[in-house]
Amino acid sequence: MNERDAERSVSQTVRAQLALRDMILSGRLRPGERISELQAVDITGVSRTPVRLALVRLEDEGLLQAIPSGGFMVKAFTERDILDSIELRGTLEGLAARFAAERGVSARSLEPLKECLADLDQLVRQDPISVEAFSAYVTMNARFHALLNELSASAPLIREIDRVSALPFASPSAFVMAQSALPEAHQILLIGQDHHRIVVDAIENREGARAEAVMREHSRLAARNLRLAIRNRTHLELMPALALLKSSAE
Amino acid sequence: MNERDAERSVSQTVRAQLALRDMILSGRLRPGERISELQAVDITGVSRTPVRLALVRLEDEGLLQAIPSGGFMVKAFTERDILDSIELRGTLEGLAARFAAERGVSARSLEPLKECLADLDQLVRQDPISVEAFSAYVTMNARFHALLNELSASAPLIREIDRVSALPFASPSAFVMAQSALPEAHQILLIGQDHHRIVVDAIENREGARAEAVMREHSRLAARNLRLAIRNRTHLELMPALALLKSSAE
DNA sequence: GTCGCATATTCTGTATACATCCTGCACTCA
DNA sequence: TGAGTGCAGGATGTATACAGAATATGCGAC
Repeated sequence: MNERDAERSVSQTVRAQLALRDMILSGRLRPGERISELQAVDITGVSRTPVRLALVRLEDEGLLQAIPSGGFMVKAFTERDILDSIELRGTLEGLAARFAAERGVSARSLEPLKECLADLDQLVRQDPISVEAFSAYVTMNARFHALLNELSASAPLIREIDRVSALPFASPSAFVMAQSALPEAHQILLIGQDHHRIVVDAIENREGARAEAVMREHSRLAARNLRLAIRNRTHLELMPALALLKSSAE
Repeated sequence: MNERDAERSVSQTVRAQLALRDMILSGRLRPGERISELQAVDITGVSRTPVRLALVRLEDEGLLQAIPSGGFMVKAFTERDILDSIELRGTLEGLAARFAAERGVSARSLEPLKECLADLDQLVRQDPISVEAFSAYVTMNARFHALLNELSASAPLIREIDRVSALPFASPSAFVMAQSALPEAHQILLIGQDHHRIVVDAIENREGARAEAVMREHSRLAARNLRLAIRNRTHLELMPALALLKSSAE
């Protein structure tokens, strides 16, 4: 199947959603800017019906905000909003870890997580860490978090975590690439990996409070990276999510 | 403005959403049942375009589930899902209380909360408590929780709390009316009110951990009520949300 | 020069027609 | 008898036309 067929195979609604999301995250649509449906039609090349569906979905996703009189505008976030979203994710992931620990998980279901842990170990063991390794870390890290959340065996909780993590600046890997430009890069990765190890251990030993606490702290690494990167004003291009920052805070 | 005009003034989309939500919560549409757009058109009396929007919104709300091949079905929940949703709400409200406590709130912004607390005090002081008082408690309790969440001053957090509380069985007042049929009714209300008092005190004294812990525990009252009501199988009609329970768990 | 109002344009909300895809049933062949 | 296939019916995805509302613009009056 070539690319053209692949594009054909997804619905117009999804295609519009992807195109608009890309425009927003790349900063071509600025925070606070109104998006008219006709404009969205021009951008995406599909008709108003799927465009409207895509706009509603993006509102739900948190990237757009409904205007009372009708229509949508690109949502603007403060630095505080971003930090709160990260804390929020940490809290939810902490709850997931606690559920997993308190309710107990079978040795069998813990296996994929341990394999993932080992893969991450190999990646962070490199010194210095290549950009490719950073990129691989992002993928594997996302997998680790997903597996961990699933261990909670709680559909409502997983749903909310996915929702919060969908905000581009709140996902577990949002600022990992930004780290790669920092001198402390390797150390931060090692600390994060230690958190991973601890949470698995805590779940295995059914230490709910410990599992919860370490996941909360883990999310604060992202907050720390964000602050460092903003202070240094360097390599902002590694964090496309910051296109959503209110201009006053930039 | 009479009722007919009021109905006219809201959009067809909202009207369809309300009508369908009512059908779902009243149990006339059963969990697992597919809702076709044409069927929804018949129910609501509006055309397919707004019906489709309403279906998408109900999906985000969590009442419907998208079918991979297209269309929607009424979501079914297990008792565990409901308990987890309550714990989830408690965790988020706990985070809100902690934010309020740690960041500090002005005496002025704490006033409405204290007034609300006093109003609730008056209601629970009655013995025995009338059904009208229970109903007033539900309203005032919702107001208390809303005010409390606002004190977090965190838009992303408030957004998530509202979202989770939109599930009919996860809201702070979901099972208060069910309490009214229990012999322990009064005692449970008094305990809940004590939680309210403690959280306000903790916020005032900037005791973040205490504020968080008490809000978590507070949500467990709802879980306790739910379990009691289900065990007693009595007055299930006071909890319309249970129409969403998987039939196997009924 | 500025404020207010009227008009014109543009946008959203809604309805409906059409095409494509899925689903279920019956029939046929092994 | 069971499994697979083809067809019919219906459902969803999409495009577009139309009506009403909101907004912007320009003109006139103070």
